[in-house]
Amino acid sequence: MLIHINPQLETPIYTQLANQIIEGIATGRLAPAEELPSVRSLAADLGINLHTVNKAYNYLKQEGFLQVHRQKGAIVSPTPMPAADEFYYQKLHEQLRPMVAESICRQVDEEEFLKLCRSLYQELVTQKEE
Amino acid sequence: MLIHINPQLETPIYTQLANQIIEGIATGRLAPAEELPSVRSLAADLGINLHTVNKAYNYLKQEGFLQVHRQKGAIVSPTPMPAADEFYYQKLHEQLRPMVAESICRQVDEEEFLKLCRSLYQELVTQKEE
Amino acid sequence: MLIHINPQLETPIYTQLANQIIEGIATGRLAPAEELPSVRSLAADLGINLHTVNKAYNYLKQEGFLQVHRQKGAIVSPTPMPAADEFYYQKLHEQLRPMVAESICRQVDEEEFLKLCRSLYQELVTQKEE
Amino acid sequence: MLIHINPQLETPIYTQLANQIIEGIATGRLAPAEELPSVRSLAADLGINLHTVNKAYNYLKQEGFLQVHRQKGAIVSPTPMPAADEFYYQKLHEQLRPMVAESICRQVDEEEFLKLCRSLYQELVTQKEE
DNA sequence: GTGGTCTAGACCACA
DNA sequence: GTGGTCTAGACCACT
Repeated sequence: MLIHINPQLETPIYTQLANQIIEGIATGRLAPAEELPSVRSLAADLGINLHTVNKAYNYLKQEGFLQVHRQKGAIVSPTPMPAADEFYYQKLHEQLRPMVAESICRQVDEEEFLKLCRSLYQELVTQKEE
Repeated sequence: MLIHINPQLETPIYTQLANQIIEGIATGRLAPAEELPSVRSLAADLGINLHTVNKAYNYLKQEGFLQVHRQKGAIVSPTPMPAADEFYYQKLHEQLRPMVAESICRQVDEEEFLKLCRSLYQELVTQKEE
Repeated sequence: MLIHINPQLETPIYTQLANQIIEGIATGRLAPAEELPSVRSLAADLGINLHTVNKAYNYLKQEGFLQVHRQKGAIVSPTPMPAADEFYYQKLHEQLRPMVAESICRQVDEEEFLKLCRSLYQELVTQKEE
Repeated sequence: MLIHINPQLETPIYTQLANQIIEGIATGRLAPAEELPSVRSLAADLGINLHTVNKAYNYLKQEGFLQVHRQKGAIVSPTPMPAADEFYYQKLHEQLRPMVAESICRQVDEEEFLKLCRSLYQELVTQKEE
């Protein structure tokens, strides 16, 4: 699975990394219980700092995406994620809110916005089914 | 129009402020050409520093939501925002992508996700039509 | 002679006004010794503050474009402006410098830049000759 | 590359700084992808506040001259600036207009004015070719 | 009274 | 050590 880091982006590198791993899990390119590269080798591959990879792994562990074993390295959580709860929906809501607001100002109508979401679901889910 | 700032949140205060003003514009609670409070008075009302308000106003000016007249204060841009272009859609896409990915992991299906978006459009647009 | 003020511009209103009067003199639309509107009437016409017009007139007086008589109002200086001296050239140089620098960065070549200057001379001088 | 700030001047310090960096890029004294000093060190060198340097850097980032990497500091944009578009020419036109007008009043003829522009192009471009 | 600029000093996230 | 953010207090140009 290819990971691409763009250090110029506003989003922190560790977040970019975590997001791409999450996407890998979502699409199935990273299977449950699959081993992830070691912190050291991934850092070397991506040309970033050890601490940065570590931070991403720890974040993902805390969120339940990974299990991190001290010596064995990190694996994708073998059990599925806990399903979305009220808090997750609220977080999603708060994140979407300003995006929808700005979209309305820019005359993006509801259907257009939904089309964008659908296309993302398509893109990510169909990879999973292949 | 009521604005509420939560200094505890991770999102910078000036971003919270800017987002709420954008939402005000989206819903029509802030009409085109409407005058906004001066940086000083708004800062005092919100209990934050005037530079923070200033930063929010300048961001919104740069994005085209506001016009800042040197001595008259800020007004909502009397002309509608430039419609969404390719870049805006791309930005939206990049923002939505990790949200959709995580949602898939948490077993939020497409319909559920779209429902959330629709409810936000409802909430914001119906205010506008009242 | 028509004067148009744009309060949204970054340039102060009094500067906009002064510049347009200078342009009027350059093009001959304002003849030597011609009377200018009173501070009061011009301010009313343009919908701006008395002080602002006053400031513009005083600036132009100080620079030698106008003569301001206490009761008779302002007139265009009946004698031609003092010719450009070393200081004026230096000021011009300092103003042009960053414009040329940025133009180089944006791949505006010298000929293109000169063409722009020529077209401005054309525009302003030919009015004078009509 | 030497930078000199004059706090007495009417032009804001951050603008003076930004202009000199732009000139550095135009002349090639600042090469694409070259690293700039950190805001702190440059501020110390110039004897100004780090926020002032920050403002200059952010302005240049926004205009596309620099890239600011969160933890690595600022670099000159490795890709050339977007070429001048209609808006840039219009901005240039508006800036040149009052300069040409005043020059006409001061009996600076077209050739004299163009000579000044040419000399600036000479000065800046020939540095580049060395 | 308005925003623009500058200074100063502080804390934080990131690498 | 880097930039990002926030606060505080000051002066200035403009209206």
